[in-house]
Amino acid sequence: MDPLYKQYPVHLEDSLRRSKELLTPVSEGRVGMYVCGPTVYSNVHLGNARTFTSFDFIFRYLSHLGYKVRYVRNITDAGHLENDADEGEDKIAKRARLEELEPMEIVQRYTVDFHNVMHQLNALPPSIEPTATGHIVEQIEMIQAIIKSGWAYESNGSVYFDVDAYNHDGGSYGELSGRKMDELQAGSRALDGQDEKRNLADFALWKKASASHIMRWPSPWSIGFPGWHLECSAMSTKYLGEDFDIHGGGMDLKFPHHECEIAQNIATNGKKGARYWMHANMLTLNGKRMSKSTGNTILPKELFNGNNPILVKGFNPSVVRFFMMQAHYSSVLDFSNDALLAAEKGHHKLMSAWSKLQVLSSSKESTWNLQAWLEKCYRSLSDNFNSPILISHLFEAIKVINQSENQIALTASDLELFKQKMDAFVFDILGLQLEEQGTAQNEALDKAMDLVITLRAKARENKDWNTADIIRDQLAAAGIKLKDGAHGTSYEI
RNA sequence: GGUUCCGUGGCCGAGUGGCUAGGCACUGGUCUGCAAAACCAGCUACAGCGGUUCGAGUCCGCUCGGAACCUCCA
Repeated sequence: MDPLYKQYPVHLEDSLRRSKELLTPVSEGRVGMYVCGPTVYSNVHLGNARTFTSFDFIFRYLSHLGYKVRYVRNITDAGHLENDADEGEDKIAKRARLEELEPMEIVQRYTVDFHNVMHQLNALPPSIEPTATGHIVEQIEMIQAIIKSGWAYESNGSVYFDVDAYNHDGGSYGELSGRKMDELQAGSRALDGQDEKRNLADFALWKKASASHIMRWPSPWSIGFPGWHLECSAMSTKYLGEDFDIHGGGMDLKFPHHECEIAQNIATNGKKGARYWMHANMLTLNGKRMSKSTGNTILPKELFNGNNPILVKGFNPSVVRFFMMQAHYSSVLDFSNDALLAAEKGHHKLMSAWSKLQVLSSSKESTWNLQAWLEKCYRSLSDNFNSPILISHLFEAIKVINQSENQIALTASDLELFKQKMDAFVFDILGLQLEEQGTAQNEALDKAMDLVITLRAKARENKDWNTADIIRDQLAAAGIKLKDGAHGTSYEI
């Protein structure tokens, strides 16, 4: 039996070629994927979380297909400057100064926060999660290799990548983002404090630390710290090789970050690094990109607990994930309370149908073409990871499940396969989770509710509508909703 | 100003030239003591103008509107 990836070969949108490409891994059956992780200088916001959720979904699908995936996602804990001018301060160091903490305390605090959030969103941990500070040696080695290539120069203890020289020698800095060098330089003329650079487009590989800079390491050029773009080149090469499969990240990193990565990789070993470059799109709030600096953000924590003025209530992390999965990873998605409310209902409908499926009984014949449905589901996923299309097919299945009692029948083996694949699509690939039944973790409450529901059922039997409605209304006022179904009453908080 | 991209029915959101995306809302129905919930059914749009084509939401051009990047952000 062929692995699933042979049955359903993946085509993915490659930002570099600007086309949909058939995924053909460097090594048959294995996929190396590198995703640019967060800079841990503050709480991750929901926009950050979307990118990592998108790649988690991609990781999950590739794994499901039978690929052995090595998924590397870094933590940037040094070198990310506030801006590119000479006096630019390292984000981590700045935060440490402001909060009067060790930089590593900042790093630790926000790394933990990041992990917590991603765990709540049910994102699987990557295979390797390397840090910039843990790879200073590798970065220094890479700088030496780039200097040797002739495309970097030292200036006052700092080292810069020489973009002009690189492009003059046939390099293609700008090809990923479609930028032309003369335009770039015209556009950035306004910046000052760039004395050390030969050209405005040049970017730092190593920065000499100023006296006040806390994070510093010795190097052949100065006591300093690595440039932000370098860590991803160094770590992707170290763990995935010079020629690996997928490089991912947020759309905002396309330029300059990924452009610089490609140039560094070429300068080091003549290869671009990844064969396919993928970009997850932005999550906007009020039609604008989420941004910490402008305050146009919402934290996942606030979304989960409802503690934000734009929200009427908190939302289950799985609902949030479902909301994200209903849009394609490469499209801008606009966040709103209404959109979340709609997603919550859809999510609930999906999970209810899943529960129904578990207790469905089989028939002698199938009157629904399960295979054709499976085919559609896989085709949508293998077509550039189209989660919204998959979800539309899931809703078709939901209709089937709901109609199963009188119109649609499935054989025992079909039913078994159906259940198995629903689990795969809903939980393993989309990464959704069942809603907790009310706060059913609380056994005492569950028992108390059973009692109340029984009493109300008695009242209803006796046609004591008054009592029954008082119970229902009072509970509703307390935030507990009763649902009368054909097989009794359940509750929801 | 440059680069990249988007503009789809009340809202969100897929659509790689020809066949109903889907969800939410809404309307009608089933169920129910009533309501809610649940389920079923209905609802048919592609910013504007022009062009290519037998045929365009889908390709080309222009206009209008919006976004991201070009300085830190996934």
